[in-house]
Amino acid sequence: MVVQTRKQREIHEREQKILEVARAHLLGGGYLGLNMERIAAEMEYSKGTIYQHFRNKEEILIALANQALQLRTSMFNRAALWPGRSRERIAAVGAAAEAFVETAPHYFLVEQIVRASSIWEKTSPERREIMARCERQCVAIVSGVVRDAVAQGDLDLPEHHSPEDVVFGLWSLCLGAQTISFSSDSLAEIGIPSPTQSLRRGQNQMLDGYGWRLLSTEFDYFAHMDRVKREIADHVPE
Amino acid sequence: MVVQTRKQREIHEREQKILEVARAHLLGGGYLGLNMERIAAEMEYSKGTIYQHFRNKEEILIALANQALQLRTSMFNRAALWPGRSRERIAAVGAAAEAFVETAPHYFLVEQIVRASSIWEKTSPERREIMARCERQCVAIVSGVVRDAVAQGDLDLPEHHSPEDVVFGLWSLCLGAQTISFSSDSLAEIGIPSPTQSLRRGQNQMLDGYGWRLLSTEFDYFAHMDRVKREIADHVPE
DNA sequence: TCGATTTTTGACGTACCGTCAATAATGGGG
DNA sequence: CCCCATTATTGACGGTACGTCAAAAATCGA
Repeated sequence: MVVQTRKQREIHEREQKILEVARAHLLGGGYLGLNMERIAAEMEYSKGTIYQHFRNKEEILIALANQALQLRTSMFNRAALWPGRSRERIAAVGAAAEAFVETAPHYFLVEQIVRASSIWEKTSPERREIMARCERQCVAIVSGVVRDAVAQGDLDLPEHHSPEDVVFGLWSLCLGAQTISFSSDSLAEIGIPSPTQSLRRGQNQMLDGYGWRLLSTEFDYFAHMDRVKREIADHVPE
Repeated sequence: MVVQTRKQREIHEREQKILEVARAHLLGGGYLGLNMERIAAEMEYSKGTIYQHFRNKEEILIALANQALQLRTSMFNRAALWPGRSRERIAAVGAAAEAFVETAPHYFLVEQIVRASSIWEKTSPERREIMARCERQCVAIVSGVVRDAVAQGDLDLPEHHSPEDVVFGLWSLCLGAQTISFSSDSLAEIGIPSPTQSLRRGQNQMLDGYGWRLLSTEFDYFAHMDRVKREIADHVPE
């Protein structure tokens, strides 16, 4: 089954090409800019052929999301395995999250469209399952690092706090910050010249609040994250 | 100009009614569930009349967003004036943010649609300006509390941190947490039984990280926020 | 009551989605 | 090399929704 016929390869290739074109259109004109007719035209195929690959427009969106989420999962995995103390590893995951939005900026659009349009019922369960699994995996990766930190004595969780609370906090912070910076074009005017830096400071502050050693006053996590980010971005598949 | 003719009042009333119907449809079926024809039918008017009020569908979305944002601004204002020490006031704003999502859950849909669809160019500059102003006001309210905290000696900002960094951190955390809890229906499965509680813990932790007095170990902010939330929700206009 | 003005209507033009019968390409066997 | 069964591709078509606008209806003042 590993060996594919020429035909199968061609089909797969064309599918990738469709997603590539769709991604460009999406970035250009948002959801309204995504149009089956136009994709077909740009591919120099007819609409019908596109529909051989994706049952409908929503499937294309989900497929784009899945591509991106698989990339994110692999980036997170790589980051979580970073050698060093637990807090360096969690910072590495933060750096991976930064690298991810830069590599796959379209993912934000897709995520928001998916969230807002209630398009789920039009899509196939298989693709939905892939998405859910990626999400769970990413959460598991991060909470693994948190558990390691507790086990290694770097982090003492306050009573009534679970490792998942920490994950949820970091996840929220990242998602919120990236959402804001992605879609608000006047942040500089309201005093946020560099959202990425501000996000890093917020993360550091929150983890310092938990007392996760080494504190940001004892270690230069900014330099660390810059290094990790470079490394991770360099090893992006394909 | 304060006195309006009967006609003017009727028009305004109908406009509100349109928005009310649109809100219901939106909550029911997302962006795809919003349909000018159906709104008209439910209003027992024809499409053309709806178009007298809103130049296009996007204007309805922006109008809904503006309604919600004005509500949020007033709730934030009320919260920021809460008597007590600065950290109680910032916690009160957090409570207001909680109350807001419960009062205006549709706002999240609208915000995501607006962010993802690049519908800006189809909407009137006036409505866009209202939105931008609300956003700026909310940021200003929160950063006012932060500045007060610094002035009153409750908060010592680390070097290179601006009050806006704190605002950005809280804003991100709230937006992210609310986005996740609004649109992910399996949070319990991954260990987050109560996102609202987790968000509060995250906020406390971050502010503790900044050393904003009184620390969450010295004051029961949960009870405080419950109280504020009840109070604020009770005074929602209309 | 009448005519001028405003409001409302819904048929129409346009755009896009997704389908499917018709057409073209492919490729294995004679 | 040709033939035909199978597979791939096409684009016309039906359906839905947006936004427009000329015509019809309602309103209002004289």
